[in-house]
Amino acid sequence: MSKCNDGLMHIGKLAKEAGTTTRTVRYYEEMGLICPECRSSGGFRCYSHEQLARLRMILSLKEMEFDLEHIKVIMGKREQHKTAGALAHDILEDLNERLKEVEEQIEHYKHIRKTLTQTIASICACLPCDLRVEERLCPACQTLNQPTCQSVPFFHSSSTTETLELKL
Amino acid sequence: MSKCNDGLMHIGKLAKEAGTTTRTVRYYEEMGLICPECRSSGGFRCYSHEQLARLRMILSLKEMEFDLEHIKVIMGKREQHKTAGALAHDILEDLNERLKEVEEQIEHYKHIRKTLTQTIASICACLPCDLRVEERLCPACQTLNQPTCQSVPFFHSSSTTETLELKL
DNA sequence: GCCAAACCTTAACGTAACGTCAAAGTTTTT
DNA sequence: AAAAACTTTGACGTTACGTTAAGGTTTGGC
Repeated sequence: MSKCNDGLMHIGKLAKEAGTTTRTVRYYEEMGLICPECRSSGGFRCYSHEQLARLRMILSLKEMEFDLEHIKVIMGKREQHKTAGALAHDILEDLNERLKEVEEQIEHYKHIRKTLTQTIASICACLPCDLRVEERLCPACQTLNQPTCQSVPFFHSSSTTETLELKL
Repeated sequence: MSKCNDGLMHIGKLAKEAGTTTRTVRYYEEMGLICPECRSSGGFRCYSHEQLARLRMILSLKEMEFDLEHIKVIMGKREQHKTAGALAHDILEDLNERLKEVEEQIEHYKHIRKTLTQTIASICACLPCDLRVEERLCPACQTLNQPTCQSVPFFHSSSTTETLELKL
């Protein structure tokens, strides 16, 4: 009865099973990452369970934030090696490279966290300031041995090279 | 002699002083973040040192990865408060909110680092495998009590909900 | 077998923050 | 004055889809 038997499924089922959207699946097809086993007589895409597994692998790689071009390359590697060991070796390069990048991201965000924290601490000192925003000299800042709020960058870390040019 | 005296500068100088590009400055102008003091007779944008300070502040906020719409809002806050203290209070909200997001980013990348590391360890076990990539059963994997390389997801962390669907 | 609901198709515009030409006008230097 | 360096506006390209739009296809119920 059903036009989609044999364990084949249409794009909606495939997407739901993989935890993504139909738009994503179609986009991946456009990018050459995945393609349906066949089409129904009416033109619907039909996918097998193997396609589902492939889609899941693609999504796993995307969770690790590989870009689609890179994922395409990685997915192509299965056909380029004779043994599983050789394939593993090849893919490990990609994963290790990605690991490095992720660690750089962690350091990057730790760096901006530090800058943010310092800036917040610095600006907290201005909370009790009653001076008009337009005024040019802030005695409180001078007392605190900080740059004056109005005329120079609000926050200027002296210990490092970090500089946040916030003018209140 | 020069058409750009009075300490005014053209867009190239401004951009270089602020450590960015002319394209960026023009884009920020389009977005309503900054605008030149005046134009030369020939139509060149001319900027003052105050504009430079403003651009630097914008770029500082961008380093903290605020999006431009948010930066626009923040830059507009200077005119909305009477005292420096009130302004500081307002801006601190943005900074604290951003700090939270940054900390979430750090956690996010730590999470994918963990997943990546586990995946790498798992795949390393396949390095000595001489089976053809097309084969379906891998005795080595079974010995190691891991899912077989070919027929099921390569890596499947049992201790957490993390699952990487990598099929070699 | 028919109808409605649910699903699918392709096409195309929108997103964020610029990079990168292109073709032509302006300023500065020689 | 000519050449070098700079600037102008305009417009397309980027990434990974989300979101309509207008119209076919399947499916389930009766």
